[in-house]
Amino acid sequence: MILYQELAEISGVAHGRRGETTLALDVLRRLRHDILICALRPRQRLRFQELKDRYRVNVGPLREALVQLASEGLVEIEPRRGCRVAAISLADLIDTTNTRVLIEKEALRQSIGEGGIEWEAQLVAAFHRLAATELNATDSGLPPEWAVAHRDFHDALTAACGSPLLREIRARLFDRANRYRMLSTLSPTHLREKSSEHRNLTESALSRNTGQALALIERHLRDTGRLAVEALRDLDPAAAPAASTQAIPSLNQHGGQS
Amino acid sequence: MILYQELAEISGVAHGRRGETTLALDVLRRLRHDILICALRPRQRLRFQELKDRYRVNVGPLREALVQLASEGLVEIEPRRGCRVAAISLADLIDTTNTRVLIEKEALRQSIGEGGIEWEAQLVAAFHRLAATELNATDSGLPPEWAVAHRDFHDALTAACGSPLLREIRARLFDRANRYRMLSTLSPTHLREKSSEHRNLTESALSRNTGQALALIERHLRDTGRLAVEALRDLDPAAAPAASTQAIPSLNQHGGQS
DNA sequence: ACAATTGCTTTTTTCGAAACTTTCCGCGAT
DNA sequence: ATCGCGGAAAGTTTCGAAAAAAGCAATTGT
Repeated sequence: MILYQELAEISGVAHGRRGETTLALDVLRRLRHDILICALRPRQRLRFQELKDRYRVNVGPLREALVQLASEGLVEIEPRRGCRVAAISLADLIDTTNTRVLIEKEALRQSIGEGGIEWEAQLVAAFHRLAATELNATDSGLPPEWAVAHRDFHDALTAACGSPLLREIRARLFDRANRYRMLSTLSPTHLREKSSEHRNLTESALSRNTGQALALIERHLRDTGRLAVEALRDLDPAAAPAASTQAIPSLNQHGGQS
Repeated sequence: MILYQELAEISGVAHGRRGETTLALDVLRRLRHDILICALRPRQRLRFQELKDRYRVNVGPLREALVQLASEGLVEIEPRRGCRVAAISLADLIDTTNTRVLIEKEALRQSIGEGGIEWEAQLVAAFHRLAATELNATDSGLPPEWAVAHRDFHDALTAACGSPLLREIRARLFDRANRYRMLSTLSPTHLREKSSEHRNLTESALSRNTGQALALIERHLRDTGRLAVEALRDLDPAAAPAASTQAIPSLNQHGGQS
């Protein structure tokens, strides 16, 4: 029988923490990961039988994980007729980008306002780690640890925001955007751009230049969005028409003013 | 055996919809309701055995519902050591209020910008229903249908917002605030205030006076928050000190500037 | 021809018990 | 008295199978 404490090792998530995990949480992480890297593709049906075989768990933990993922917008559940990986669409990409701009700017504003020495230190450290992973980039793309470092960097940027709610919403939107980000393989040129954006962001945050930092984060997010839009157009032209059924504010300005 | 289609009748949620429900979704609604009306009190432990008896379901559906509620912030799950109703605190109330101001204002701005005749019509209707339930108010408080009408009204206000994401976040925060709202029993004076605030909100939205509408919604939210703060202080003075461990921006201004 | 019905298969949902972990309590040693 | 150490009790988590529903295809009646 599997002892719970072995879980961490089996699933490769092994590190110091005591066994504060469950099968359900473990399969949640693995499912989320597989969805984010598109091992499970958008719109793909998720049948319990297949998932049971793939992850070696029973339906109980699976259902828990799927419910959680549905609340994160990564899975769609239709009662009594199964689950699928959430669809991606141009409309959703634009929506996600605009919403991120709103949330990230406010979180960053607060973080810069409230952050102290320790925040600065963690931010510098996170930026350093991020930059380090970028050195390992190959022609085929960024190394797997980049995603983690990138996430940690943006976390660190807003870590001093005094509102736990805002931070959580921000983190969720980041994950959501990650799915789209994965679609676009960065060219070396783009990578250098991103890299310097992160540097500028760090510097203006550290120097408490709020106005500049907010402008930078907005451009950063919208650039990421634009890149993903292009990738989406190339990859799946069918997704574009689906978006045309509703008003799409431009990616280049604040969303939604009449 | 219980046929699924009977569920709607048993749980009193009976209406036209076909049987698009499951035991898990049903118990989710009931749990949420009980938490919102404080039948299950903040910090109260939720043991599976008790919940099984109370709602007449097995652990499977229960766990699903609890995971979902945790993602809504109404329940806290500590892996391997059980669940409890999420705590309420002054800090969380303030956080929720500030975040709501940010989100509701943006959603309302977009809604006013994008809304058409049909949006106007639904808004007028929702306001009318809300006003009607307020006539049934007694000294002991508002009738149960007020909560529904109130929720529907604020939904209608932002229904034309083109961002599904923003609307969803808004709805979640509304629920979250509802817990605190329930704490404060409205005096007739306050009720009249609220009532006229809703009227003014409707009118400025209909006349597309965006600036005024945004100012009104912000005041509306902050007033609600202030009322709840007072109720919280009276009810549970212990909650206040807990908040003092972190910086608390004033309820009267935008949160978080240094 | 074609819509509705019936029976069969696939899939989801729920249950009840077993497996496992945490908590609590009594007891002896320091 | 306090601390540490079993060991039972309480609670959570997971499993495997049964139950219920949805999907499908052939069949029947019009």
